[in-house]
Amino acid sequence: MVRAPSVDKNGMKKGAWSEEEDNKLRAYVLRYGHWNWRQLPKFAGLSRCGKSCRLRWMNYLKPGVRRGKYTIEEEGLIIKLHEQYGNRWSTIAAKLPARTDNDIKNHWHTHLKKRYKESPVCEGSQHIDDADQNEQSSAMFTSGSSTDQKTEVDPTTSAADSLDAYTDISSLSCDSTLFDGADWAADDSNSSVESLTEPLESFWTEPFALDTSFNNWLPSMEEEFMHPFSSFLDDSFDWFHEFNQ
DNA sequence: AAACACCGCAACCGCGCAAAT
DNA sequence: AATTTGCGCGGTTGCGGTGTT
Repeated sequence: MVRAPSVDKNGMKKGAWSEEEDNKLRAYVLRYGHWNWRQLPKFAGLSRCGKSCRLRWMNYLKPGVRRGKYTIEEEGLIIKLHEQYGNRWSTIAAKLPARTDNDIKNHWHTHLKKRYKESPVCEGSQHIDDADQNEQSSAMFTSGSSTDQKTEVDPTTSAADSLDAYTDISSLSCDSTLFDGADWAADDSNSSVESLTEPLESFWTEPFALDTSFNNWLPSMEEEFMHPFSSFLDDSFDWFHEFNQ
């Protein structure tokens, strides 16, 4: 399901990421942050372009990224937000806890678009395949259609607003180890938006502590990393020497 | 069991924008 | 003001998995 690994003309690796590459990237970003995506792979010991690293981090490795089955609430929200924003996936993703724009875009094209074409109005509540899904939760998205939004409280907005408390997950970036160890994909079948509150609440209420769980494999890798700032100094120094020769 | 078609999703590509120089 | 650089976004592709014949 992934592209076969290959090497481009610049010697940059392409295609599927190996576990080792994932570990290197994750360890590096958690340690130093993504201060410069273009330079990062060089310092992290990766033969990848910065763009590829960024994508991998954003869509797969970043703590808190949730993948797998979508809940009925999420699907309803995506449809409503798509009505509102069109193909602005990053905007839509900002309203969905822990979902990435790429993931939402894929889900739209592979699942929701087809259903939506069949019945655009109130689609979110009526055409979800899982018949045993909670009716109450789906009702959340049935009260409004594209035609009555002007006269009533916009259900999209209210639903979205209710989720605003969670939406900054995507901006937590590398400095958060909030979700480490949480297996988001594992319990997707029963998960709901509400279930997402717990780790976030603890994030805001508990004192920040650096997760050291990565240290199990960090020490050996640490040797492979170059500290970004010391390396800057080195680079500058090299440049200084070259310039003066 | 084999061949074929379709699906799902990770990853790539190109473009536009904003900040830096 | 013009150019360069880096980032983020949205569209698209490629390929393994799954279903169908």
